[in-house]
Amino acid sequence: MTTIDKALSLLACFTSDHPSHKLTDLARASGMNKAGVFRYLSGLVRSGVLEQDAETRRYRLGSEVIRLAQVRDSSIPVRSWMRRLLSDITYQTGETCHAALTSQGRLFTYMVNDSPKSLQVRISPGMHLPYHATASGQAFLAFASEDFVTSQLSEPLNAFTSGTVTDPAVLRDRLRQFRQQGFSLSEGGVDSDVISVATPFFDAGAMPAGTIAIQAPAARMTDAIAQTSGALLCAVARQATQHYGGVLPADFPAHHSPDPVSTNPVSTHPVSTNPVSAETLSTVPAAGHQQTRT
Amino acid sequence: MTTIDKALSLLACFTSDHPSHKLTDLARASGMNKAGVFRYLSGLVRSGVLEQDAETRRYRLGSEVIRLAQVRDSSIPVRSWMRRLLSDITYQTGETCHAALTSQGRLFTYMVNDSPKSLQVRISPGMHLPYHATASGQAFLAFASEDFVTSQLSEPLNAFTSGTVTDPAVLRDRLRQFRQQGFSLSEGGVDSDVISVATPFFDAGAMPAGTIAIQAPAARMTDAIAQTSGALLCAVARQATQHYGGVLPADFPAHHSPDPVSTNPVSTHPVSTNPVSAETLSTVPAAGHQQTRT
DNA sequence: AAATTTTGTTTCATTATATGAACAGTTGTT
DNA sequence: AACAACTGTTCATATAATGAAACAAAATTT
Repeated sequence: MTTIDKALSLLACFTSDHPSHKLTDLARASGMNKAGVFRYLSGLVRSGVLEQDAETRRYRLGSEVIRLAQVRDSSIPVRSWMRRLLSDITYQTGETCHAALTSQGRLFTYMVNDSPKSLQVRISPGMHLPYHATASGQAFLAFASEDFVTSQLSEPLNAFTSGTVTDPAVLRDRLRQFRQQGFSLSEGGVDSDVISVATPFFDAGAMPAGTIAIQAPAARMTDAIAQTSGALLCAVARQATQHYGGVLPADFPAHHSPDPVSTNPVSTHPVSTNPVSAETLSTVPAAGHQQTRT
Repeated sequence: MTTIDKALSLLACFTSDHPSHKLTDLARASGMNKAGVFRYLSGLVRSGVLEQDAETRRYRLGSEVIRLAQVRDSSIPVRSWMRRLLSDITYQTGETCHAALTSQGRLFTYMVNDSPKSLQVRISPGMHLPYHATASGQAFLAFASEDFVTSQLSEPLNAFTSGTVTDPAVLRDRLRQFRQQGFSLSEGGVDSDVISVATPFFDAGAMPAGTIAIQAPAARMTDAIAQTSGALLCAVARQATQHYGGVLPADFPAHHSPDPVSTNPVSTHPVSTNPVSAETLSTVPAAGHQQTRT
């Protein structure tokens, strides 16, 4: 393990739940020597990736990561089209939806679009999503490599509610089913009374790059609505994959139908033309054709 | 210079203008050994900060930086209130405006809100702003430390147009004036026919943390409008500083008046209630009081 | 208010890791 | 096919990382 690996491994400790850390805690958490961690943190601060609170001496992420994220989005502009896709979903379903991205083998929420309804599911961006307990995670696993699934299912599978599936065998069965139908469905995996439907979108290697999910109060999510939502998500995931410059896996279901979303790549509903979307101006037309890997 | 410094210094090469790089170019640009740069890049890829294009072998920023930016925004939520402030500005002036942040001594555009008008100034997020040639940069310098100003003005001052001020003495004079009036004004510093007005907002140490700027076609920006815009920006910068948890420098002008923005911290114009703003749900009420450093 | 514990930072002799010139493998071009 | 340009690998050497311990400064307890 190189010095760089050790230093950068500290960044994984910074999460939405724990956005800032004390030196001692980081040393304990990483199992590394306190003096070394101090030197690593100092380096990260010098580069602007971290900054240190002047009074509390705690370390938090610095403004350099914001700049880097902007630059990343200027070359792979996900923000602008993802916002449109999520708006479309909420417009058509009336429910809260979100997109998640994968980084370092972990899935985190990237963008949330709230339902206009008063009873809504609330989630926030930047949160870690456990694979086994969320619809997003399961959708991801359903199309992930066998190795990755195995490694994830051999981790301890925490039960968040009584409804969380923690049996690897049961989970594997579901993943097979989810892959066949193109979307996952999870009832009360993290919060009871929330039903969630999700589907992945893919990178250039036909591997899942992230997921798009709808979350609704259980009372509103009937079986029929879940099926319709799943089909909608598959169509949206198709578009997301195209925008992302990715390819669909060969067995990704077609859901061929005169579907309003899939046949209508440019949405025209009110939200799409809103001036607020100007925040990410640098939207470059997506390159590459969408194709199915043979 | 430690190994970590050398590795992380490579990140500065990734900009909106050059979002991806070849190994050889990075080695040349950084002046470091090719083998070393390769090892650094490999480490950065392992950590997810960078990723390598499978076919072109070029390095670009990875999705980890997106996660980190989300986490940063969950602890210091700038995105949501900045979007509102910019919306307010465009609503009141009808012109394009933007916010810029500072990182590693450089200023970069963070968020842009386009004018609804057909003739508009277009800029994109993540771009580097030269201090001497932009209203944002000059506003920043006007309130920056003497050392910082000196170091910036001793850099070569490129002329982008015939209107760019490149004489350090002239620039220093203007900075004094800008500090006194609270906002900067730049005519055609980067693009001819664009007039720009800007003002900084401040961190907990009363040092400029970023800027907010209005940019308009020269034809529309009369002296009177510039003065009004400047006063508006000062009021907005006051709010931004408060949200940021910062303090104003003692000599920041008051512009005391029954100003609609400064007396009305929660805007009620149509854009503010738009569902699209749900993207950054994790908006925590800003902590700390706004106070003037004595 | 004094004593104690905790935490951030520095030191320094030891040791492991970074270094870089040269080499090998790959891709694309003339 | 030869060439050019580039990415990635090797290995003896030198340099930077290491971590226990000391130190300083808060925070906490007595």
